[in-house]
Amino acid sequence: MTSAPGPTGLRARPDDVRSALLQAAASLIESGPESAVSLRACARMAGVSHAAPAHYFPTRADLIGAVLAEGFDDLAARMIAARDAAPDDPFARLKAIGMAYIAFALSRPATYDMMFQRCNRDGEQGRVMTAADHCGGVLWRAVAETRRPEEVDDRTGVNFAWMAVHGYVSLVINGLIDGGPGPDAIEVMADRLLSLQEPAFTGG
Amino acid sequence: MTSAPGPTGLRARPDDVRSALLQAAASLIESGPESAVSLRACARMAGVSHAAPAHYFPTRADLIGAVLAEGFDDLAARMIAARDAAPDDPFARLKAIGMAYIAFALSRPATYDMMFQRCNRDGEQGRVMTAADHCGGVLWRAVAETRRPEEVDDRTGVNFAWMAVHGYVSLVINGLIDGGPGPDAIEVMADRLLSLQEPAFTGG
DNA sequence: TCCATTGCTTGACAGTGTCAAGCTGGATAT
DNA sequence: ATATCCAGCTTGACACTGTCAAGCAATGGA
Repeated sequence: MTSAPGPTGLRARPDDVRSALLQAAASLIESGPESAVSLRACARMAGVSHAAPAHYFPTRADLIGAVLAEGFDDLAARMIAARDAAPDDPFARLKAIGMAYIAFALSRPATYDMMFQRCNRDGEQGRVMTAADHCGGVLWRAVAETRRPEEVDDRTGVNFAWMAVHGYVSLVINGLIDGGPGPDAIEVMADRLLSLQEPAFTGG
Repeated sequence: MTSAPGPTGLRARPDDVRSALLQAAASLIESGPESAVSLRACARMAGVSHAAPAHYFPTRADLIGAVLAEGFDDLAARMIAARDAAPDDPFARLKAIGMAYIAFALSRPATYDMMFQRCNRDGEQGRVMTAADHCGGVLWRAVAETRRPEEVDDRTGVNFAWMAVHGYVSLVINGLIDGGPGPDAIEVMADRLLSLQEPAFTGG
């Protein structure tokens, strides 16, 4: 009778259309103004009718939210990979996470910008925030393992570290600051800025 | 004959409509999703027809750009006032500027968010970037007056200071981090985070 | 074989930015 | 004083958007 189709529902079959829509949205986000990321443009790019997206994403915010949630998942994966590849030193691991964070943001600047805006986090019933919290958790654990001055508790440490990487890439992406002359200036500057934070994450 | 009306043009007379549109846009930005900030909604709020805004702002980006440019002007004014009211110590002045910066962002969070997005900086033929550069200049001068460790040149110092205040308020505004429990937690945390930067802006 | 459901289509609606006209009243020129 | 002009606003239209409603088509189970 009712024989509920199960909560897995939409993801039961290959769902080429769904991933095509996600890919189209991700591509449009990086290749033009945000206003160009329309459900209809994604549908055209995926080769389906203008109302097809509604079967996978009830609203525009849901489609964009799905892309941003994947972005957070990707970001968390990169942070974890960098942490595990770093030397076995608390601050070295924290810094590696920060550099991976910055590299991700520079590789997908428009996506990164949208990920960190509350207005883009309505859709997907909280999945975006869950993925974002996962990133925060990776950072939190890395900070917790550092030896810090007494006045720097866990929360302060996390805020200090996160505001640095986010503030830097955000300002760079949006053209407010730069790393100076030279091809690798942005990365070199990032390395220097994170090193300046070292006193807050070491015993002395 | 030709008797050009002069480049002052639009601002010659009181121009109630123009300022009404600006006020409507500023209000809509803070009171709802960005998509609700439409030229037609501003026109309705200002009591004019849907095409009236075009006489003052050729495109939607120009109207929003005008609001954001005013935001940068306001921000610069607050930074300067805080600097001049601070004790006569280089780092104390820099920190006062930072706290004023954070207070501005928290007072107009949605406007602040839009100010720092490249996509909102197309209109007003560069006036937004000019106003933003003015803010950067205030910060730059304050940083230049500090005595720093040798490896912290002016650019690095500006980036270090700006990424902190921008990163912190941006993450707070968008709900990624918080200051902990308590009513003034956000300000208290801000004070603590800026204090952690002190070693980079003092001789030792 | 029949039926139900899933996946998609077509069609419609209100809302949007922007362009093209037309109207209007106050200043200017003669 | 009268004619003219034009800035400032209006109405109207167009293509585009998100979203809803209805309908078709094929795949699965009974």
